[in-house]
Amino acid sequence: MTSREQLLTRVEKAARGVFGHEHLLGGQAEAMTALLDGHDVLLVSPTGSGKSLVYQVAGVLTEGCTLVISPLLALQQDQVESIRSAPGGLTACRISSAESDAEKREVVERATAGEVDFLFCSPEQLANDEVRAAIGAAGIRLVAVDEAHCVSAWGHDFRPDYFRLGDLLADLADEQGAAPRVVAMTATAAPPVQEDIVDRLDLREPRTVLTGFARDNLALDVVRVNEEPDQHLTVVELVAAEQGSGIVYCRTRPKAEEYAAALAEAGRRTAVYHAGLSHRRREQTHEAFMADEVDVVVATSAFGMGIDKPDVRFVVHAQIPESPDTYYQEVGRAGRDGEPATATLVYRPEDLALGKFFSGGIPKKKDVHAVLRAAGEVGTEPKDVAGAAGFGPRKTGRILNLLALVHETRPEANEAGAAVDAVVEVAESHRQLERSRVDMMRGYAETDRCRAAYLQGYFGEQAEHRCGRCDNCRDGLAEDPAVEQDAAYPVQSDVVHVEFGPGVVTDVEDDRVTVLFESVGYRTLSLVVVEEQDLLALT
DNA sequence: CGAGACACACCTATGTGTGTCTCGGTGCTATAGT
Repeated sequence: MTSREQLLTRVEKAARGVFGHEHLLGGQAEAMTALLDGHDVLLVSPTGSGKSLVYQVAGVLTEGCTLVISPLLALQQDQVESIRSAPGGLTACRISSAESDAEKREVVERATAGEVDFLFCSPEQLANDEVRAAIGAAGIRLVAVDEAHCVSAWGHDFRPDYFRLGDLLADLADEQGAAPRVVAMTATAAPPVQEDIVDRLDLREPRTVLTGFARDNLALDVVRVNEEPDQHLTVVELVAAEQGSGIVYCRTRPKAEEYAAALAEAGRRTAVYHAGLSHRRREQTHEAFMADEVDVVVATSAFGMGIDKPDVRFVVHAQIPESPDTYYQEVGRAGRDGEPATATLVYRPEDLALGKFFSGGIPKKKDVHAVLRAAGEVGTEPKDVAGAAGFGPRKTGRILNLLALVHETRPEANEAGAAVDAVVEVAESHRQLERSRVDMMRGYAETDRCRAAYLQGYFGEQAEHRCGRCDNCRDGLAEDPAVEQDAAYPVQSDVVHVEFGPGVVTDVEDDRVTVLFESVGYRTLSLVVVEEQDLLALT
């Protein structure tokens, strides 16, 4: 028996004995054995494919305590309970602001005594020096980063401690300097996000395990409208025609309120969900939806992670989201039971403007200078710098993160003026990438191709057949994707463009090629033009 | 970036055109006040 087969036997035995799982799904065994074989792992796999089991089994087979980093307190609570109720009799605890100081102390003591198998916390808790030191002393040998795409999506300004997660984890190394193994898990990550996660978490000898982005039971539709009243009517009629449970996504809170009122008027049992409502009300809505007391939840993107209702039959986007990443995540909440479900986008081009607005501003050079000066006086603790510079914590944190990024990636820019210029450049290229994502979302809404194939292409995966379920397939517009053996620029190949510089091919069509450029994000190029003017070369 | 609210000018009665301003998503945590 080879060592790989031995590992496989061990993980299968643990999955069966400790968690009661008879069979491992695709990707699970591969991720587990890679971890036990000494690799850090990035696992990209749809929700419902059992990502939690990967860290659970690897954790059981690894000495010491396993630390799980998870962004939402509600999510942590669910996972703690699921481990506690598994047949293996394992111990799971968490450290968060919901626990009292005494409770936290007790958890830390038990963990240090080796009595805790799985410990959960948020990145913010780990950023607290005392908490991190206490957790480190408990002897962490494996870290699981759940919802790892947040490292990329939320890191830059919204939740700055996500951005520092790599450094915080490195701090958990034992006396011999051995850092814990890391497994990062997410359901959605396009190639640049995968790269970002590996970089930000500083994964060592990383193995990336991808299990495919296709969703075979989802029918993707787009309805184009031009006027606002028409959009309103379309959304209400679409929802009225659907059966069962569903979610309607809006971009703003007032819109969510407006549609919730209109749908209730039309006779559906409706509730509204966004971050402006009290925790209590949000919890009630979530519970009512799970219990089928409410049919339709009208929500902003706040109704997202942690929503795991198997029989959601439809998702309607009343407004187009800012990226295919977000869209895929949101439609992914439909049809988790494997039964047919629909995902309909009501597309009004004006709605794309919000995506551009949310792609964020560029910091002013004088503000970056001010933060740099303040940091020189009081050190790098964000709170202190904010005070000294006279800016809010959000703005200060964002600039500090950009400075840290510049420091890591462009060590040559160490003089103040050069560092400030580099910060502005980096911010501009982030914005370029986000705006190019908006363009890719527009592309999805306006394409004649199979929509499932388009999304798969965006995630760097070449579809072999059209889905046959989306509106373009049903209407006969979409053709089978040409799997071109001799394509001039194959998917995943490295290229360099005369103007945009280096990039990677993410999608190939008959007459066009989409490239993800390091400097400007996604660009779809006409092959005719590319060839005529000799713009693109394989490297 | 763009939609919608609002004030104001027009010039003698109601509404139309122009300009300015504001607003827009995601959650942790610590802390103040019931």
